[in-house]
Amino acid sequence: MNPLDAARGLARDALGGEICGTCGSRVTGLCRPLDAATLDDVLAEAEQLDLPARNTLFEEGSRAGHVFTLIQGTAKLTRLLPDGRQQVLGFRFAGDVLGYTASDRYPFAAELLTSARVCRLERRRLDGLLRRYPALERRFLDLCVQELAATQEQLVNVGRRTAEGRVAAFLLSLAEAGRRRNQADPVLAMPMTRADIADFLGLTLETVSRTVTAFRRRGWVREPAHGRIEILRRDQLVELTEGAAID
Amino acid sequence: MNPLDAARGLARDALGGEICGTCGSRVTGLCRPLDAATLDDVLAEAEQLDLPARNTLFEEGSRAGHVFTLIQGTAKLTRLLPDGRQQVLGFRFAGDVLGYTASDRYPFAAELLTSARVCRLERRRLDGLLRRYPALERRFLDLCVQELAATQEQLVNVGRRTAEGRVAAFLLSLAEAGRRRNQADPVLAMPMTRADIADFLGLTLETVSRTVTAFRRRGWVREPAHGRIEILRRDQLVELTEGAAID
DNA sequence: CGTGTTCTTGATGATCATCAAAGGTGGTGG
DNA sequence: CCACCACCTTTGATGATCATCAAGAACACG
Repeated sequence: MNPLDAARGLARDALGGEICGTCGSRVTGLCRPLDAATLDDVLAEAEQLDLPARNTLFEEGSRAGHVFTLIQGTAKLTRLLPDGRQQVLGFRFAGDVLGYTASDRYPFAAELLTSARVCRLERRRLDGLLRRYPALERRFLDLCVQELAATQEQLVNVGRRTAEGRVAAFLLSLAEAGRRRNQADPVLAMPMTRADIADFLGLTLETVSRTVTAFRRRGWVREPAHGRIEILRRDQLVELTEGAAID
Repeated sequence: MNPLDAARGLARDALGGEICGTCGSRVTGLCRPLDAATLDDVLAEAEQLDLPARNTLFEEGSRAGHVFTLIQGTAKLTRLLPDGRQQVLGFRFAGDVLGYTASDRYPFAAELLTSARVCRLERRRLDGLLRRYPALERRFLDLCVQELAATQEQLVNVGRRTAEGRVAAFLLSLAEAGRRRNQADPVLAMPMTRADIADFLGLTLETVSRTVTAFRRRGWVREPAHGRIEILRRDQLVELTEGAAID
């Protein structure tokens, strides 16, 4: 393999997430449906960064100068409330795209929960690429529609379920996110704190703590280490999300 | 004015919402940023319908065959829950676009709350238009980003606010929606039932009823007729949305 | 005018927030 | 290597908020 191809391969991984080992197709990220020529063009404009945990990719309300793709690590998206607390809008994992906005300001902040590797693309350059490659715009539209669906799902979760139902749904979505990343390991990474989860689910951190403790006592989950959890009784969690509801 | 121009004018209103009387620019709808030639091409593909209240524009999970623009009237977007109840994802008003999806199925249902006039465009034809006019795709992306922001706002509302805060935020958003449609009238149309509002806010209809009654008793709102409401003390409602929070 | 739907109001209780304090964990620096 | 510190987590006690159950009132419609 010549050096240029090697560099391209690396850069492709950077922007587009990992390549599926068996099928060779891109499974996540920004450029999944692009052909190779377009891809190289896009990648030439991007840069790669390694960042420590708690670093913030962008602040709410700051100028939207970059679009990011998470290559490794986990991030949370948050909005500040007038009283200083925060609402967590969602969590993002390897392969997810962050920070694309129609407006020129980020409507929420993105903070890393773990150390991470990200691919960063200047918004100005992206706009040029969008003009040249309409398929890329279609890709953003798809991503946006997907995010919209996820947010609506979360609205149902927060609006209509009990505390146990919400936590159950959250754990199941963690597992689902792992599956999309081809994680075979049944024990999931859960780098977010109880407070993060609480701010995501519209609960207090005490209620979250009590709830996962209850799940553990019932033998539904297991926590082999800090920041790691394994679902043992998926059926029971699913039942909670289907049955237990407010009204 | 020749008949063709008259028809075009009507059709433009149909798909694009009303033209702003003073500035002449399109203020809502699908085609706001399109030039006239593109617009005529799009409109040639669309048709217009008058529908009674309680009619459903599309069902959750059915084939996504059409995209709609509301010309007159109000609709609610809903998702069914496993136990038969519903979550209202949002309300839509004149000028709003409904039913655009990346997938081939509608992820939620749209039901009219009032009799309405809608403009309907076949999805198949839309895809052709999208290929011919990339600007149109950009327009959908903007719409999607806007919807995403609104849904996130609602997530904050449902996740972090008390019952009074949620109802206050809802009333303020109603007023805001009216303002965007250039409604000068201070008394707002509120065609949704208490149950609809409750399903939107993650409350019960009794709590909604008690809350707006409380607002009325305090002189913060007025209900001159069924389905009509006027905000008298905007400041008080704003205060509720800023202050009163769970945690 | 009668009937079904929507709205209001009351009484009661469950869920979950709040306040409080103690036990863990990881990281840092002496 | 250990001690200390900051932060996270757990657990308990108490009470406020809001769901639930119930019944009557107002309204819309045919």
